[in-house]
Amino acid sequence: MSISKKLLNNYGLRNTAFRKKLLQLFQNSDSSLTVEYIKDKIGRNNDKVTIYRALNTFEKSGLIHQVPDRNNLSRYALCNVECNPSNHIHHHAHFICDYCDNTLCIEEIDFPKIKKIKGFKFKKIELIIQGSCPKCL
Amino acid sequence: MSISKKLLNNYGLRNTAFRKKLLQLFQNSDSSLTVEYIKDKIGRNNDKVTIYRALNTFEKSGLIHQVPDRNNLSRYALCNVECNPSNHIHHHAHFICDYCDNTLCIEEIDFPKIKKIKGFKFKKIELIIQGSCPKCL
DNA sequence: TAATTAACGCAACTAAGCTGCAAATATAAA
DNA sequence: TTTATATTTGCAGCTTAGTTGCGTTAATTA
Repeated sequence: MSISKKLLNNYGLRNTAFRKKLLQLFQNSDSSLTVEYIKDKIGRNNDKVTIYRALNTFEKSGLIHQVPDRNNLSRYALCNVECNPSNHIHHHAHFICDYCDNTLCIEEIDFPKIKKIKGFKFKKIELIIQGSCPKCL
Repeated sequence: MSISKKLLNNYGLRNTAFRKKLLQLFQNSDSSLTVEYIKDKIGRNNDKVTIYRALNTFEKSGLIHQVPDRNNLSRYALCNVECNPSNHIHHHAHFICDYCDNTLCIEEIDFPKIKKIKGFKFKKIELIIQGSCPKCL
């Protein structure tokens, strides 16, 4: 059984050809993916609706997470193994390159401890850093 | 001379009726504004293009800054007084309420000190917190 | 293998935000 | 104060990300 099939099974997702291809795209990449990139790689004969629906399903089940890019478009990246539908929390920073627009998860940064504020309840904390990446420096 | 006119002058912006109205909207609000809200308040007879252009101009000059909301739409909020076109940096967290979608700047949080990472250059750091606000708790 | 349930693919739609251009308005110069 | 210049505004129409509905196809369950 392939890794991607096992993963899909673990997350209670049906093992379709399309989803396997999509998941492998993520596994073969070290940065987050745009829908444009996915369209290109997966073949233009696949419908964009299918892509959007698969991404949403993956996200809900905790397989991937969404990252905003510089222009507020969506990018997606694989989650750490610990995520699932009810606990879908990322304590890493996201870095967006101003030049190549590449977006990646940075695990090296100590995620800040945020003190509580009276009257608020914090559920999700995102740290987004913009600048230039090693390739564009 | 009104405060808003003075502000526009300070930022080298022409003092039009529309911009004064828009700026006052920001000054009379303690949270960030959506384009929808602005459309409503400013009167439907004002064109959306004018709104978008004014917001972009304000942002470039350092009067306001853009905050992403939960659905990756744009919201805008007044900057601290220190911002200008060449130095447009916000070291405060943005809070987004999951229930009422309201988005506000939280100055109370100590902005995390991010250590440098070799090969990267950091220019802008955003801290976005989601959860529930005092009204919705 | 048949029945059930979920995913796919297509077409058409929605909504945010942008572009080009002509008319109106604000500022600078005379 | 009037005129000339530069900027903004408003309109129409466009682009593009993302969604909805629905009939068909494929994956799982019995």
